[in-house]
Amino acid sequence: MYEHIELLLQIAKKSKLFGTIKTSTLQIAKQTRMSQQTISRKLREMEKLCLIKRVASPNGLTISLDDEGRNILQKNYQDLSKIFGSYKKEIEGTIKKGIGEGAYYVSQKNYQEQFKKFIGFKAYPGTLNIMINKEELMLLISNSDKIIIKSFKTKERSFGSLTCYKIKVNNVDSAIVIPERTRHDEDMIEVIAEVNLRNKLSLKDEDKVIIR
Amino acid sequence: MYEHIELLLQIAKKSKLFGTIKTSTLQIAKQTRMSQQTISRKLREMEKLCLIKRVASPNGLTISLDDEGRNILQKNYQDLSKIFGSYKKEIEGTIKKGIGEGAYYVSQKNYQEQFKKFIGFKAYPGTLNIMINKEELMLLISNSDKIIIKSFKTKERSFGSLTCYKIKVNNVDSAIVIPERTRHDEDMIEVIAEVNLRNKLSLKDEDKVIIR
DNA sequence: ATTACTATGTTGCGAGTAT
DNA sequence: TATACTCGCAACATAGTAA
Repeated sequence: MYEHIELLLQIAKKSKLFGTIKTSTLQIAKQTRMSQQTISRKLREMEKLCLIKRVASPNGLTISLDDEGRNILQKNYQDLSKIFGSYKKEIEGTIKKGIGEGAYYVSQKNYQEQFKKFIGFKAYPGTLNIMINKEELMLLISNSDKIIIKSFKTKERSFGSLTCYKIKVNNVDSAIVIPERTRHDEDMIEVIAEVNLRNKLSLKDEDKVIIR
Repeated sequence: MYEHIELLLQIAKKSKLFGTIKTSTLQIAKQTRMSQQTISRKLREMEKLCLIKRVASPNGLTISLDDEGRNILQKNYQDLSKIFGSYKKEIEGTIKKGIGEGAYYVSQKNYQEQFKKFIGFKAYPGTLNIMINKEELMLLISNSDKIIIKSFKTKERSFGSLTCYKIKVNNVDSAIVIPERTRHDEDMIEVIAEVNLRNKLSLKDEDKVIIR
């Protein structure tokens, strides 16, 4: 049942569950890094299992999801919803003293341009360190889009990629910034915003904030 | 990446994402219909890929999800959320004349007991036929639990299984009833409720109702 | 251009068994 | 009881081609 999920997801995305797609086995093969032959065989298998409807001709394929395919995706979605769906809408965090190093990284021009493009603002040159419960945070951001800020090099040194999530800290638009090689077991996050969050929100160390 | 989703989901369910489970390869094998050897091998592969953390000993296994495993599940959840998440909160339907046959089936004692147990009410002996857009309905119920009413036999004949979904028709608790062998391409649903919906809601044929 | 068959190479599965 | 190794067999993936 699970061996067809990858293709099924791809078809579901493109067909928006009920539409039909005009494509070819070669085209799908390129996107999935499987061979044209494999895609051909798999699609025929999936047709036999009523996962998809399929019309093949010498000049292309027309495919759409069939009932059973939709059922499997739905089942999968419900399973995952039960696992992730109990997330909280907001969590509490505690302001901690930072080591001040974040400002140097954040103010890099390349990072700043990517922040503007992908997050929506250029960041005040400095990060706010907030201690949170890692599990709570994980559930909170499980519904959010992961934003990848790409690595780059300057003449002096190289800067790693960052993973970001848009959040709100006491209702101010901000973003969590997770450097590439971070200590994963730590309950601390670094947060950037367009403004100086400490000043704007009048925060002192050990103050509590609401995230989301 | 997708070849480990099945086991990953199972572990995620039991560990609630962050807990640890005390189990054994044989126990998992029984639940998944794979062999003990296969489970052992797969879990070791998954450990190597940082999907799970694993401690094996002569008297059992202790496993929990690792970061990469949670990432994969989260990614999968987000993909499916994008597909199913745009569902509407309510859809419109049109009352249609029924052929009156539903009453006979619905009033079967065995069905009624299962309705009471799994849906929460005994059904008024009759069904309300509502014409809907099948695609809209599909998206609407994609978040709802599927309720299976089991088949049974009487001295006279056998009655097939039913698939039900709890809904609200103009805010009255009801349930969609889909017989086992139904014409899947039809845009008509049969709805049961504790009360006579036609009377309670003063409905005539071609009236519009709001579902959910 | 396509789809999809055939042949061949590779990976995966699980019964038996060791620890 | 456990976990996990070996190894024969089956299932899967793909290159080459036919249609």
